[in-house]
Amino acid sequence: MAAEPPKPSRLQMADIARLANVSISTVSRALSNHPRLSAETKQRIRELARSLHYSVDAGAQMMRGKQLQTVAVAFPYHPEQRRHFKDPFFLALIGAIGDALIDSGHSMLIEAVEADDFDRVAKPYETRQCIGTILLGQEHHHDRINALAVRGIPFVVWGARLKDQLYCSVGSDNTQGGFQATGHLVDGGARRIVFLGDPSLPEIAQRHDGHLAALRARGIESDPQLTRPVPFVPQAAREEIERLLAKGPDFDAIFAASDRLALAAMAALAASGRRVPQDVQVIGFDDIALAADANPPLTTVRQDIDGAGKALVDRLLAKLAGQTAESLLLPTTLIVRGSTRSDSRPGLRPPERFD
Amino acid sequence: MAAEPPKPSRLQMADIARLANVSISTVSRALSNHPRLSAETKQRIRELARSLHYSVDAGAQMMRGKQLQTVAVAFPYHPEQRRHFKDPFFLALIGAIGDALIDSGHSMLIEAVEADDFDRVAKPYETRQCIGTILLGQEHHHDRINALAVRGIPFVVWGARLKDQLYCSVGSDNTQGGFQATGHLVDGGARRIVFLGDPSLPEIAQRHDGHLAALRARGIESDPQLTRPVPFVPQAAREEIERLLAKGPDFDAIFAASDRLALAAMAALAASGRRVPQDVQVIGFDDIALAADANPPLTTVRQDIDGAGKALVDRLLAKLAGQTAESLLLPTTLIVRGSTRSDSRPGLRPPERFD
DNA sequence: ATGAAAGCGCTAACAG
DNA sequence: CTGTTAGCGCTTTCAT
Repeated sequence: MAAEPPKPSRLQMADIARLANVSISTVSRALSNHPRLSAETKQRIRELARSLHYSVDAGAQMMRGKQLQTVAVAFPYHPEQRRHFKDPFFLALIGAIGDALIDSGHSMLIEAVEADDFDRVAKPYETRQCIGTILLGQEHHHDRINALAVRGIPFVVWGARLKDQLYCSVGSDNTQGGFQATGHLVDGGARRIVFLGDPSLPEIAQRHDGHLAALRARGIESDPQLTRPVPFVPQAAREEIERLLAKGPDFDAIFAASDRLALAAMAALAASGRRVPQDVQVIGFDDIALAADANPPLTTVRQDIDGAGKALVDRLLAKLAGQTAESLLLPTTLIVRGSTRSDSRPGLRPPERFD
Repeated sequence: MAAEPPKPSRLQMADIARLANVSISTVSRALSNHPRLSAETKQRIRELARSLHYSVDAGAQMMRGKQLQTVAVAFPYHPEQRRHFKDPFFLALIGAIGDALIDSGHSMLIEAVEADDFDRVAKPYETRQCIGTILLGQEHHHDRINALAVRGIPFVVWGARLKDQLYCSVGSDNTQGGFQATGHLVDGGARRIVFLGDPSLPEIAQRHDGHLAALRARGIESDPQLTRPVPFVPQAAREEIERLLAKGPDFDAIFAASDRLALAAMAALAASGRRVPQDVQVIGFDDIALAADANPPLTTVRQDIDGAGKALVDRLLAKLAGQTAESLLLPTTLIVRGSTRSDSRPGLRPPERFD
């Protein structure tokens, strides 16, 4: 009768204990740095564990009540569209959140949530795989997000501040940003400004509001024909500008809802021989890293992505610590570069801020 | 004597069992869709659990041997530099991996590993928080990565194929890419090509090899002065080009190790009045989304990011299934746009491929 | 300063 | 088909 072939199972605490000639509890104490344990024993055990690459099983630790130091980052996901994982702004936001989480010693679990079964955003928390969730974007789920808050799930949201909001959100002051952008274009002499972006999305709608407010503040009539609701797809922006160039209406400036769209628009203008900013001024939104290296360098409205990442993480951790977390509206900054004319005419000087 | 305030602890299986008037095992079976269980009971229990938002505790499940369906994505992290979380190429790669993982039903745990304690890459696996790891980039850790392989950690690596490699890697054919890039520049008339990138990194070294091979193949002497080892920081590239412009040596083309560096170099050229491609041709590497919208549109060598994400995930899963996974060299594609001259001179026609 | 022993919440034999 | 029971690998009293 052959002996059972020794199944080379994963190393566990009992093995370390045997090798160190101590009890399992002593190993546990050594590894968790328990105070009353002779420094010598502790040292010896830790060294042994390290040299054997032993690590405590996370599942067993969880069962003993220990929380994983993991934060989930969830984003609504459209199977056909796959927008977020391709969008540089969202990716950059994930990066900023990642940086902030590293600084606070957490790890980051990414989950893509199909719009259909939105309730899955809470799954990692319910199964205790994470201590809380950062949700990227509200989309059309405002009510369901409120429901999560009622259930006591710890989470914060990147997005617009909405009416009757029971949860903590962090987002840019899009209305201010839109106001700044259009104000700057008008100061450079623009009168017919194309708004390139889809105002059916809440954040774009706010930028559009700011845009209209800036026109109003300067006594310029707005032309609905100039609002072109393209999706966040560079190719679509490019084609839209080509169409406008071919069939009108005329325009002397473009306010694009993102830098990517602005760059695509500039490419269309360059292809048709229009000069930026002499013939057409262009302003973007976001201030992605490459805006500064564009030709001409792109004037834009900066969103504070790093600030957003930190704020989201801060607020989530505050919540977890039992504190209340206020929603935050991050200020936007006008970054003037070469794609707009900055020579403002005397007498047309605008108010500095939109309130 | 007041009764103990009922601690509202997390809902657990016993609660569901009590409410459904069945035993705990029945609940367990219902939720895990056990075959022999009356469909009616099963249905009833599942509904109850769902309505109470009950989810099985992941820690307890792990203890019973169930694996979390989580894959870790690790990248070497330089605390001062923070390159990866900012780099569009790496972010895009993370996105591509994320897409592939979603398709296979896994979730993604992001971990940043400081170059110092590289051994932490294995931690999530050792603690059983993940079933395997995708490591982004080898940096200077080749030997330690080999050591991980010896220990039997399941992982795959995005990076170069190196000598004496005990692990599975997926990476672009950098030598081919370098060959294509420089070949194309020479065909456009370039003779003095700046190589902008740090050949001490394995992947850049291979691109540099291809660069030199292309020069050799066309009988052009290479000038070591023209290899400028800048790090992956656009500002550094910009300053390097400014320095070159000011103090020489002369050059008539730039081969940048990434599109970001190429764009920064173009910005420096534009600022000094040099025309691209008439005075200086520029070619990049990666083909990030914005390359096409640059002015002029950037000629570049495309890396197949989506293919890379899929390949990395495929190979990791194959490994986990006990199969062997071959390393993969992804072909690169020359994408000719406006930043180079494509008029090749007869008689200088190169071989189509580098072998 | 260390060891023995009782669970943590769940799953899977093994009974019935 | 459903219930009873014995652990999974660890932490933490309680004892020594």
